[in-house]
Amino acid sequence: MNKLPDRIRIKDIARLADVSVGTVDRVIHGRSGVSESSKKRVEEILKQLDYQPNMYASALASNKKYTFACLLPEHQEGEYWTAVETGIGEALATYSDFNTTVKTIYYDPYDYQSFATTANTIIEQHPDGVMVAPTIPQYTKDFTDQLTELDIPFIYIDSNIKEVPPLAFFGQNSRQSGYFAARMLMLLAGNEKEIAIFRKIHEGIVGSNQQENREKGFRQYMKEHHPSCNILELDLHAERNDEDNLMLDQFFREHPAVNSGITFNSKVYIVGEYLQSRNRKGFNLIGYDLLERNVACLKEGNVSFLLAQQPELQGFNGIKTLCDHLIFKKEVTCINYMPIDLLTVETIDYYSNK
Amino acid sequence: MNKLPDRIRIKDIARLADVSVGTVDRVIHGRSGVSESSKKRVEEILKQLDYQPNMYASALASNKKYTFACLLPEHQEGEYWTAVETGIGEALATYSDFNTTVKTIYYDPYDYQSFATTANTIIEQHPDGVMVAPTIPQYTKDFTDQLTELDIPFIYIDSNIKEVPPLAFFGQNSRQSGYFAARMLMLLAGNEKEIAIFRKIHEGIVGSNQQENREKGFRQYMKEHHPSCNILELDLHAERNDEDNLMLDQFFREHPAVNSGITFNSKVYIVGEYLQSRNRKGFNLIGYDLLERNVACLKEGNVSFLLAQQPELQGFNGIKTLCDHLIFKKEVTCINYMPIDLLTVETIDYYSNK
DNA sequence: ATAATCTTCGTGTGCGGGCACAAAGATACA
DNA sequence: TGTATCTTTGTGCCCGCACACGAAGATTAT
Repeated sequence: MNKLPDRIRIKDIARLADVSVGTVDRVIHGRSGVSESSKKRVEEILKQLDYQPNMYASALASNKKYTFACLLPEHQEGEYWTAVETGIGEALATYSDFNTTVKTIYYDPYDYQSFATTANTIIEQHPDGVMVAPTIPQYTKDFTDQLTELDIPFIYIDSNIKEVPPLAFFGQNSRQSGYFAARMLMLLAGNEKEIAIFRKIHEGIVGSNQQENREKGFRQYMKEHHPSCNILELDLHAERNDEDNLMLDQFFREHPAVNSGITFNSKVYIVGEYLQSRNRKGFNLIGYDLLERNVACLKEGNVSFLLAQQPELQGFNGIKTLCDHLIFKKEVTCINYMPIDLLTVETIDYYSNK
Repeated sequence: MNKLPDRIRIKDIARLADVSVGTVDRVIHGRSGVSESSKKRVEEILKQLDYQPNMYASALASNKKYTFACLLPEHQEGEYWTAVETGIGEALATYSDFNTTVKTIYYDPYDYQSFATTANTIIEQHPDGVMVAPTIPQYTKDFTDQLTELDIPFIYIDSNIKEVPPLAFFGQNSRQSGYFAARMLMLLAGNEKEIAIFRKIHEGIVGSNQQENREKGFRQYMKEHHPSCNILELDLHAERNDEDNLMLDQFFREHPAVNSGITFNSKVYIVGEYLQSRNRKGFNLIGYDLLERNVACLKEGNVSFLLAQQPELQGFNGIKTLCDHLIFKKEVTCINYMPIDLLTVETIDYYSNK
């Protein structure tokens, strides 16, 4: 009796089924040209021994190339999307031995034409998989319909879209995250009767349904738990610093009692740096995402909490999921909510995580 | 002119350096038998093209086997360490194509002899790498000294030990996590003048320096920010339910004003379930780790916050680091603090993360 | 000059699996 | 009965790399 090795190989299956490795290979890949009897015998042994192919050997032998396309909003260095790109880069490094390449293209999040044009560029390239950040849901359907037509799997990150189901989605439950943000803000605010919402507006467009959903969740919590609390609003531009600061000056002049506020985007540093510049201490401020400037505000004490959503992991997992699906033929889960992480000055230094 | 492929192979290097693949191989692995001139030429091209070997092909060809040993405290199903084991299992699945196997052995965390005996078993097996949870630092030095002697790399998870530096450490900064816990508890407690610490004691031994360090950090925060707040203590047994409940009854009879409390271990469900059974609402309770019973308490509202430390990731990364070091010859970072995660009833459902 | 030894280098084989091709057996048709 | 066609199966090469073996050249000893 000769024992089986730790790891079952095709060769072992072949020997046990009394066929050649070629036949086992055909059964595994569901190719034709195998008699019913052989097929049955091989399948039985495969199942019985729970054969798991060596993915690395498999990728090596097949020698296929995979190209993925990413469609992200244009952005400056250091903004939120940079973190997503970091994750994409890590995935690229992790999976480059499998002959994968990633091309990232950018669209103007405030311009429909731009989205359509870049989406078309991707379609023309016929990638094997696509990852897209559909910040404006209405824009996306045309694109994903075409991808479905062409049988190209696609991933959503950041925002999910109900109509066209993707291979997978990675992002936060924005509504719930806003709901949670409200609880945490009110924990700081106690029984203050006025709080502020700072928005970011670009040419009259909000530019992201994330923001809108977070605000919805926030307002729901307030309605349920603090119905008498007055919610003030201020729309900032996030472009010229001095302009925003003047608006903030005016806002605080008009509302001297307000002592707590929140932004539903990653621009909380605008308010945080304003507070710093006006030397106003003790304001309870919450915002999203770990931009360097936000983190600086957190450490200076001008921001109380930052909510994070692991953008690096979103980017990484998006590419990973395409690999799992296309290369490793694994089952993938469709809806993947990212954790809603709360960071404070006490915990921020330990959150270089991955 | 023939172009280079996307991914540089040994063959490409050989062609450019006008030598055979054997020579390139010798240079890469630092083996002898290469003339100075050839070596120099090859090294130059390697550096210039930033050659990265295909790790999968490499592992496939070398055909080495690796065995890792894990030393964990004995525990019941569903306790904290089960999550670490889950992570180890995931790592095992991820790296099994590299001919890796993991053996886990358990010691009694309250018995020195048990630790020494199981540690010896591991030494005798001569594993290629070791991962150990040194819950009682004093016990560990002998073991790690031997490992160092035998040139076997080892990982600490959960607790770090200063004296014998490991290949890597994965765990939380316990002190800081206690410090943070104090801030969050006092955010809930407002200006209450009494709070409670619930400890777990087994035969007079605390059994984990994690707990002690968390308490130190907690007390530091209290000293700095709430010096007048009275900190009460109660030692529970975590063995017979009724006994603990009676002690809690007595405690709350003696201290009717106390309305906030914390445990520095994963047994917060003892207090949470007690509160539930006595139908006492509104008590501010904080604890550690996402045991099922703890999560149930969080959802019922008997626990306000749970602090988490991603035990699955600790287990996973421990094994991953051994692979990175031994198989992939990558540089690894020694100190890896896990994030200090705060979970509430609003966020717990989105924290099935990884 | 020839043999012995050492240095330096190229080639071949195998790791596990994918895939092309050819061989062998089975069936149909002339 | 021989030949063409189809079905079923086995073999061999390749992927990128590690490593053993042996060949060729250089050096030393006799």
